[in-house]
Amino acid sequence: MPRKVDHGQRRREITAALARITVKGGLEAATFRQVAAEAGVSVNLVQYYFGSKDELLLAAQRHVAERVGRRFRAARLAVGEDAPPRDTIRAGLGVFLPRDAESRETTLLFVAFFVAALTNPTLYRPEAREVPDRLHGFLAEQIRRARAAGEVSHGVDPEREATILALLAAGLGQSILGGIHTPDAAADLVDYALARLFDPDASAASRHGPGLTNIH
Amino acid sequence: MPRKVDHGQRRREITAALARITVKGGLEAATFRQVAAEAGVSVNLVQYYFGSKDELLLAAQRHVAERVGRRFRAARLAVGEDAPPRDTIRAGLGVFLPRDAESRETTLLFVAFFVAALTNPTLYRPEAREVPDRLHGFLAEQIRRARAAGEVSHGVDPEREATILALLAAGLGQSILGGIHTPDAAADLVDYALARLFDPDASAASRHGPGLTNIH
DNA sequence: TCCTTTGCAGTACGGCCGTACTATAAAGGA
DNA sequence: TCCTTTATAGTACGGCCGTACTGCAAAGGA
Repeated sequence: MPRKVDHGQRRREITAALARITVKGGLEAATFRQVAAEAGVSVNLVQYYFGSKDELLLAAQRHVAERVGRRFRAARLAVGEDAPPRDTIRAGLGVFLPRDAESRETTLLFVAFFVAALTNPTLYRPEAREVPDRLHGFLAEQIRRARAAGEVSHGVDPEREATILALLAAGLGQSILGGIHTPDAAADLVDYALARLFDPDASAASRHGPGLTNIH
Repeated sequence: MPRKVDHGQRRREITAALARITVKGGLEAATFRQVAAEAGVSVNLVQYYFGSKDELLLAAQRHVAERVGRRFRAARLAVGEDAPPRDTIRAGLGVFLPRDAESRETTLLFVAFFVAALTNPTLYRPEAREVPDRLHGFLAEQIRRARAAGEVSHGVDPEREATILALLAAGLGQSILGGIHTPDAAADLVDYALARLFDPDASAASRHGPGLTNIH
């Protein structure tokens, strides 16, 4: 077996090129030719490593999910293994609020694939729901922990609160991309929502979290 | 001026055909040929009424915004001019939770255009933000009304609560399209969120709204 | 050393794309 | 009546698309 090349590495290079192309131009600009040019390889090489367009898109979809997962694990690690639920939730939600170019790229790809999956049966696969499911599960678990510790009222339903927070984070991510909210305004809203959840009887607007910018 | 035809009507027929094509196949399937075939006219006629692809897409974008606006006004009318804020909000949010084919189509087009606008400068226009802005303004106003009437705590911030509710509705709409939530589950979540807002000290899960299915 | 496999480039093909151009039937105005 | 304008179809063109096919340099195994 001569001239051994790390296939995983090559595939990652190509899906990364696809990501860059998609950021400027959308998924419909992610053609074999454009991606190959961006990656600095021939069109045939993309075909060689992915076979068909559908396979390329599926691989890119997985690539994005992995990137979100990695960012998520990094955020949990940064906040500490056994941080209080509120801080853990804050950190987890922050993953979906893009601040730098890399997270903007990840977020945009994520929503682009989500919307594409609505009309493209090839992209409509159970794995696509994995990220939202895991976020929801994570939030629900943290809220249950908080409730057990008496940090939130017994009236709150962890499942429903988790869904609301997950949709809030996803929506804020999209809003930031669309220029409707700044990352700071989005982080402020997350803090406000958490204040309403954890300090329901306080004047929610006046005291929320340690500050604006350390959600990242 | 012979053979007078209602241009507005023709344009509406064609943008409606574009909507149907987009539902099956996404915006990238909305080509002149496909749209013309769906509308039962020649390719040239589409060009005749819209000039270029960009103009066609812009017109379709406006068409969708108008449809959302019409649904919204109908919902407000259905609930009554001076209904209590909580019911008015419920009705307004229900506009974004698709139940039938027509509202699914509208919702899908709306998110498709939103995502497309993220990477297509032609579609990134101030009017695109009009629908979310109006929803936010509507919600903030209703919450202010409720606060003035003592129906919600003075601690709530109408602006931020409005943003959270708007993002919740938008996110739930997308979730329904993606098969993550059923319309009933989404309506239940809206009721839960409203219960938390209007009855913060009650056991929120156990009493929310008049029932599941009369958000539509 | 030589052969086989691997990694890659180049080219070609059929198809769809947006768009420009031409033709023409019909209908109101002169 | 005839002419001009309008609404429509048809066709043609250059370009990009995904994909299949051919060719070839290089490197490990025999």
